[in-house]
Amino acid sequence: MSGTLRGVTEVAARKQDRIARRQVDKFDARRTELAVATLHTLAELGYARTSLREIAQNSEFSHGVLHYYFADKRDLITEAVRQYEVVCVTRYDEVVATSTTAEQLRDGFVAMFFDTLGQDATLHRLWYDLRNQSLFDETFRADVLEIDGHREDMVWRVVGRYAELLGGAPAASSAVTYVTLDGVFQRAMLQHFAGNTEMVAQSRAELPGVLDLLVKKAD
Amino acid sequence: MSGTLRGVTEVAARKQDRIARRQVDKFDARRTELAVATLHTLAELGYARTSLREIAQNSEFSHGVLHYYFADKRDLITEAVRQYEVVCVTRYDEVVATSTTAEQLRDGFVAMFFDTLGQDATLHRLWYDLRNQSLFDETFRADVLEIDGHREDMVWRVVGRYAELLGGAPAASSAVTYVTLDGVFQRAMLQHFAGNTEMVAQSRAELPGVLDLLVKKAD
DNA sequence: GCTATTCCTTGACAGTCGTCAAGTTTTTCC
DNA sequence: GGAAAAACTTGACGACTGTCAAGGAATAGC
Repeated sequence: MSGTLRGVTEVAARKQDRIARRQVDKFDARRTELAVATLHTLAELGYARTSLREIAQNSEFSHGVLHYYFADKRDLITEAVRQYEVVCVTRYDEVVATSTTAEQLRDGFVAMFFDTLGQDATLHRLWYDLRNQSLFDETFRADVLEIDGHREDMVWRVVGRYAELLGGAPAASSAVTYVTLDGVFQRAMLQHFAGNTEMVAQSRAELPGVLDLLVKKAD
Repeated sequence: MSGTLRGVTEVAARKQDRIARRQVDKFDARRTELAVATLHTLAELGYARTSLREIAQNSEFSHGVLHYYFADKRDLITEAVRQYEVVCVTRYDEVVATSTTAEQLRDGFVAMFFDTLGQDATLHRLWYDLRNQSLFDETFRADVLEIDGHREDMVWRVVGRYAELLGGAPAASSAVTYVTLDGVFQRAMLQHFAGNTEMVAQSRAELPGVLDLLVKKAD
């Protein structure tokens, strides 16, 4: 086996590799593109009424292509759920990073909270839909638990920093803190979709008090 | 028009009425019977995968009968949701009524809370499924909002009495109190179905602390 | 006991679903 | 530019869906 020959094979191999990688990149790009289309369809119709043909119509391809990029419907929806996570989980980080006073953090958080409630309402209702699906179908359960954990961490960063700025400490565990704020969000969302704007406003007015309930101030 | 004639027609009318009422009673009885079968099917499969034929198989009738007693699927499921409410909404009332100390109420509540979590888990996951469906489909929204209100009242009776027994007062609004405890429940249920028993136990251990967070004690 | 009404079953309908194979179009590579 | 591979479309399949009409079985009223 000569050096030249090895060199040639190495070059050929590297080339093949480059091609393969480019193909994989293209493949993955299309996959996520279709996963995003899936996400929007799911957000609009909900899990129960989302069909592959409907998803395809929300993309620029035909329904058959979905089986070219995904093994089956589960595979597709799982990927869509993962896309949701990318969008969702760092929402409050900037507010946390830039706030220098407790009030600033609190007000920024409340504003962002109800901003995303109105802005991304369909996406959020999908999240709750899928989280509930995982109670019936274990397919997404692992992904759901993982995302739920990231949401909990996200909330915990907010409340932890808020307590710090107040010179106090969180009054409850990360878990309780999360479910409380998430519960407020869920409720406000139900009112939002029911067109009950004054109840949403009421939730907004209550949210600062909830935050204060969740931290022990130093006196 | 003679008195006798009027008397005859009155008797006849009353008789007709009695017959009609009996028929209505029978009709309603079958309706609720089928609604209960529907409820169990929904609890087992979830909204997305529940079909009329599946429901009929969980009853002692054939699938055609459902359209004899219900206008359509929506009508049937709406009735099933109402059946859920009958089962669900007075769960803690006895504990509230019989407890004479705060500790007793707290411990009784916690016990009942995790009892029904394990016992009626499938029914509860259905409730959350339907509540979420109402974010996509306004058909059940009114019923959902009504039931949610009753659940909130139920929780409020518990916490109100707990505060009273402690000689304190609730620390948050009825709404915030509800979403907090409901959030704990939802989370525990997700862990329950994920088979994560130690996380459920952890939630149980935390619940008394959550109750105390929700009342201001008198000092 | 006969009749009329109620109750329930059966089978079919039009439509939708996920899946996949066959074939067409587009891109890639030398 | 022509061959090979990838990307995409189309149409069909069996299964399942809600709905409903036709008819049989059970019951009620006289």
